[in-house]
Amino acid sequence: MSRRTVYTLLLIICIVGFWLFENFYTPDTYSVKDKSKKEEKIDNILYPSSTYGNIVSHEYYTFSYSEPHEQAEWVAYSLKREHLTNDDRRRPYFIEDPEVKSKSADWRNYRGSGYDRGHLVPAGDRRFSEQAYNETFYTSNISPQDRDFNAGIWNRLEQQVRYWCKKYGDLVVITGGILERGLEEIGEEDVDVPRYFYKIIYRETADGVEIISFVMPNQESDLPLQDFVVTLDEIERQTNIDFFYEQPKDWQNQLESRVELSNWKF
DNA sequence: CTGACAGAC
DNA sequence: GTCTGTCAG
Repeated sequence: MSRRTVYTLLLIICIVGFWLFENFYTPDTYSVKDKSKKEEKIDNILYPSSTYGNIVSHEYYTFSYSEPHEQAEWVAYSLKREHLTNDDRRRPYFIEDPEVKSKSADWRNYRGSGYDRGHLVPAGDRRFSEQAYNETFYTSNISPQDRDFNAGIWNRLEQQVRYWCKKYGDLVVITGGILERGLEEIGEEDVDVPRYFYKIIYRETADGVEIISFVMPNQESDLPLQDFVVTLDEIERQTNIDFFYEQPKDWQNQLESRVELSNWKF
């Protein structure tokens, strides 16, 4: 074999190798290494209190992990108009969250449990970039949900949120299961199955701030979404989480005790 | 959109 | 164990 042939073969091997690496290698993390690029971070003032002192930020969402329940007690993210894309993406696998020091639950806890691996930050809200999409597949972002609930009324609520974002503009969304004592548990790691899920949507208007919040049982329902609207005070009572706790007390008192349906078109 | 699952490797 | 194609609400 001539020298020239050998070099040509080596070059081809390198190109093919790189191509295989690019297309088939999946890392054990979906995060970027460069933490200085967290441009999507929400104003700290909007984060809820953390019951377990374990707050983690990814590039496109932040959450508080509850080790005893093996899931997040809340996740928070900002949803902007430019996020509302329908980019076609390949579903990755659920993996443990490397940022959760105590290790987030393995996805196998859910296998054969009868419950869905239900996203808290919806994958459908994060289609604008591959990393944003993949980040929602950490097991720190899922909770056991009834199949018909997840694909049904919970899915309809998530679509309603996207509609509001399109109509009103940027939103902040906070969501999670209501974590209590004595819940049903699944898998070897005893992942708790919430009986209720909540969702809080915040937006700024010319006059100030509007908030709408929901609590729904972990089961399918034919009722309209409006039937599940509650005050934020009610969610705080049920979760023992203080949402918007860094805001002034009179700000909280004014916004958290009322329901203003007229400002949210269904 | 929301997912599970069987079967191939 | 990991991945693809197929199927269902």
